[in-house]
Amino acid sequence: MCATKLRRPSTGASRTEPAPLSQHDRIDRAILKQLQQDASISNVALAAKVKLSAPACLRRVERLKEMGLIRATVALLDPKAVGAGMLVVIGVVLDRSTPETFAAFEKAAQKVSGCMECHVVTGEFDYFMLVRTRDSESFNRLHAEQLLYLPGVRQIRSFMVLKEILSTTRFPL
Amino acid sequence: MCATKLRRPSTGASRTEPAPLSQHDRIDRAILKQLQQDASISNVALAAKVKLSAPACLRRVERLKEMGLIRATVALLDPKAVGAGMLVVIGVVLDRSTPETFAAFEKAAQKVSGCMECHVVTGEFDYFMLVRTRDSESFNRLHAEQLLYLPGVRQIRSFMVLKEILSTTRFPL
DNA sequence: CTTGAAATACTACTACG
DNA sequence: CGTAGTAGTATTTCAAG
Repeated sequence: MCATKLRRPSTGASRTEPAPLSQHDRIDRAILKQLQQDASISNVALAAKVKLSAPACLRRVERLKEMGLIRATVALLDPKAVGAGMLVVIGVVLDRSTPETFAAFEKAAQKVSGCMECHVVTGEFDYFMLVRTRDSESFNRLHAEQLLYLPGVRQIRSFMVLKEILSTTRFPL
Repeated sequence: MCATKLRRPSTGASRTEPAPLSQHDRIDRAILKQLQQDASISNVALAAKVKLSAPACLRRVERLKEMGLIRATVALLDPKAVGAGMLVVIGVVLDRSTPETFAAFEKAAQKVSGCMECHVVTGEFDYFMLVRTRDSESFNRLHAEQLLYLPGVRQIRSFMVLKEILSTTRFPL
């Protein structure tokens, strides 16, 4: 249960960073590729896919977790089914660009219900947020009750998503 | 292995849609909440958490999958560790607003390497894309080699993400 | 340092009450 | 929905490359 083994990287690894990436074998990449697509697969089936024995495969998966390469394995739900069928992209401009202003906004933004993403960006906006709500009515409520009360906001522009063309959690490997 | 049971909804369900949502019990919500956070939990542990016997819990989970409420369970990887540490929000304006123009763009956009999200939006942009790359250099390459060749594009504005404040796959339940 | 084979412990899954 | 039983899996131990 302890994490006292971390020999693998072979290339010297930084301390706090998850992993320098470097050259993961073809097998590790195959494992990640599979788990990114479907992590409900049993270990024996995964082992067969990557042509490895079950214990060896399990060890690699656990090492990938310890190394922080696999952050979590989660269930992805259907947005409509859980009352979050509407997606809105929100561009935010702050009043002033001081550390306090940014900190206050970020703290508050994380509490906005349905906020999936929030990022500091370059360009004409200070932040982009992605927020999920049930429908336009509930977004209006969110807009009036929460977004307009975010601290230090000069302008907030909402881009309602009409159609989701692509939405994935899989990185190219 | 067959999906011939779907009595639960009690409210008449539509055919093609995943689920009308309706009133899922406190237990189903607890299950979803947990699996959204960590789906690597064993069924017995999950059953204990929601105060149910293991078989009953498993039946619920499988029903939630059959109903399409749980779309998939996947591993979330560390972006930096897999060479996708940079995130860029991209606003796209098309030349003309014809069905063919939109279709061509959408088809091409899905093939952009590292494209995580692509959505049709209202407002001054036609699309918002979220693209992941290794660093600013590789983004420049992507920009020159792929983005500028997307069909029917009048303007494309890139907002580089300086800091990711929040990024989650969990919907509020 | 990693792998594979065998043994154990635990879990998923089925049938039934 | 719960209990009990079976089948299969995860996980450890250990020997070998």
